[in-house]
Amino acid sequence: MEDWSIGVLARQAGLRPSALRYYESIGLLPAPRRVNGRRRYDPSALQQLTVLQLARQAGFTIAEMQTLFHGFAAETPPAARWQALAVQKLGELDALIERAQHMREILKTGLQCGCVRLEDCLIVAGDECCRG
Amino acid sequence: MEDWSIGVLARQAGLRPSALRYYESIGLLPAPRRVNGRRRYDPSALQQLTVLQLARQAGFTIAEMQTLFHGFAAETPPAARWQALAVQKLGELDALIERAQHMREILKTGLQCGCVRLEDCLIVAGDECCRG
DNA sequence: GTATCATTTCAAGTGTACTTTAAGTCAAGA
DNA sequence: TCTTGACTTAAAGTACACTTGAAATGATAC
Repeated sequence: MEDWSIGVLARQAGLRPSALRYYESIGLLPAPRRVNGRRRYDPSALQQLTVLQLARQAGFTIAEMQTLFHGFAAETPPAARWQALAVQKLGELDALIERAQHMREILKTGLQCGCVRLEDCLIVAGDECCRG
Repeated sequence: MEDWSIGVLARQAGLRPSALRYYESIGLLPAPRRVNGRRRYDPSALQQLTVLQLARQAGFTIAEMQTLFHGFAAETPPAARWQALAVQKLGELDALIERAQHMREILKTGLQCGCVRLEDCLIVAGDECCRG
């Protein structure tokens, strides 16, 4: 037997077993085979979970992941539906990356400044730091 | 009078008035002056709100924004506390940007492939697309 | 003056994404 | 055999970040 229990798979993926059961209950993760009622996962399930994690951590909702990865949403739309969402999400990812980079600059500037409060740096609107 | 009502400021910031009241109630946004009981905001408040929005959309929690922008958390830590959090968040932002870029590549690849389901592209683990 | 709309407070409600609890089953080790 | 620990289901609970509702007040338009 080369397959994993829910506990082992969850640990590999950095999730709790309850999260896997939840994903399965909503159809985001396929139901694995059972042995004596217990779930037994093929190690390839880790792949799927990893992508789900990646999407989730990039701000995708579960509904979006359903559409993207399984090609259907609440109302079983056309097969090309996920592609429209993908295009939309590409734009959102670009915006997210830009905002994250902007925020990164703000934090870096604040750290270099050494303000008592980061707020003090922000008051001057980014032109110069609070210590000039 | 060059200042704004809560409705005007909220619209400028792309938020609902209720969000501004909520931020104020938890101390994330300073209480503005009142005229006949109504909040009157200095236009500079838009600056603060914009930064809050940026942080929020980059995945910061309200508690983190409290610490970063006002220099205190639940248990009034030392003044340098926000800097430790800033360093941590810099790392998280880098991770977020990487994940977002990775996810962007996955979506791009899937769109170029033209799979019926994005899942089909992912099954081959990224080496090549489902149409070879 | 009156109708309408924005605002006020406070409490309760909402949506997302899980986690926890309860009560029970199963397999392995001492 | 007994105990321990991981697993099962279903339902209820949780955390975050607001939103909504109710009842009242203020300001504006006609």
